[in-house]
Amino acid sequence: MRNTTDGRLEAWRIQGFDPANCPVRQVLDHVSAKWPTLVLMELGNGPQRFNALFRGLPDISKRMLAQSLRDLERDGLVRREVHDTKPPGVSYSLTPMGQSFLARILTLVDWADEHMPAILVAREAFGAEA
Amino acid sequence: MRNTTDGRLEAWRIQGFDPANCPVRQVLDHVSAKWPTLVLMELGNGPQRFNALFRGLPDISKRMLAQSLRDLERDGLVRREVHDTKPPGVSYSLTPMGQSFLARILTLVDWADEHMPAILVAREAFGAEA
DNA sequence: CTGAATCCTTGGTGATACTG
DNA sequence: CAGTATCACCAAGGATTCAG
Repeated sequence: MRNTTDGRLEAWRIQGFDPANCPVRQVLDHVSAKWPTLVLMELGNGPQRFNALFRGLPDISKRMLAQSLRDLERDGLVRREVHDTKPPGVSYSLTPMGQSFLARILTLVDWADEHMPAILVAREAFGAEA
Repeated sequence: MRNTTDGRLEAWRIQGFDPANCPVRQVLDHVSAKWPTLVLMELGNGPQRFNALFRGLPDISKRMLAQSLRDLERDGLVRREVHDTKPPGVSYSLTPMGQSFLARILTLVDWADEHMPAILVAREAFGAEA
């Protein structure tokens, strides 16, 4: 086994790593997938109903919004509440865990913002020699 | 426009948000895509040659490894060095920016590790009522 | 050894229409 | 209002083969 300065990586390797069934990856897929991140950010503005979210995300389809919300709810990041008012409404909100997750996401977003200039420079340099 | 406690979100919204062309998303795609994250983590163990990486990632295809490396190199996260030794070899390593990015990724991974038990509980509860 | 090129399959995504 | 059902599409990914 390769030497490493990071015990964490080593641990994964030892316990056998299956990319398909990796629980960590299942969480990262919330970042990977097209919409869940944006849904979380939209919910960061406070609890909202389905159609409010739908209007808030410019190009999402109802299908994908519903699916994203279910996925996030399934993992306990979003809470779904049905109010049998008149007319009936469903509101979505971030759970504490969802807020915690969103905070980490925003950390990545901040990184992207900070380093975007450097990345653009790198791309230019890369394109130049090609 | 919706009230918010987060000026950041508001800013994106104001400047018009196109999910397809969002620069932040392009960075997040390095997390989203199946392999780049694992490649970065593998490179976190130190510089390595193509085949070493290939052997290090259990189920990756050469095609995707090459593509992931190019994408990462393009954005200045990975450095590619050709040694005209005998036999010729190519070594890959993290740039400082790549290390910085990897650190953020590991933050997310740590979150996933910490909260996995809670997520599993949430999934069970979700499955139960369905 | 380090890839590039090709083919082919599959799953994610959007559009549309329909239901409680 | 809040979704679900169905279809069609396309691009990401795997396998294989070829090249420098």
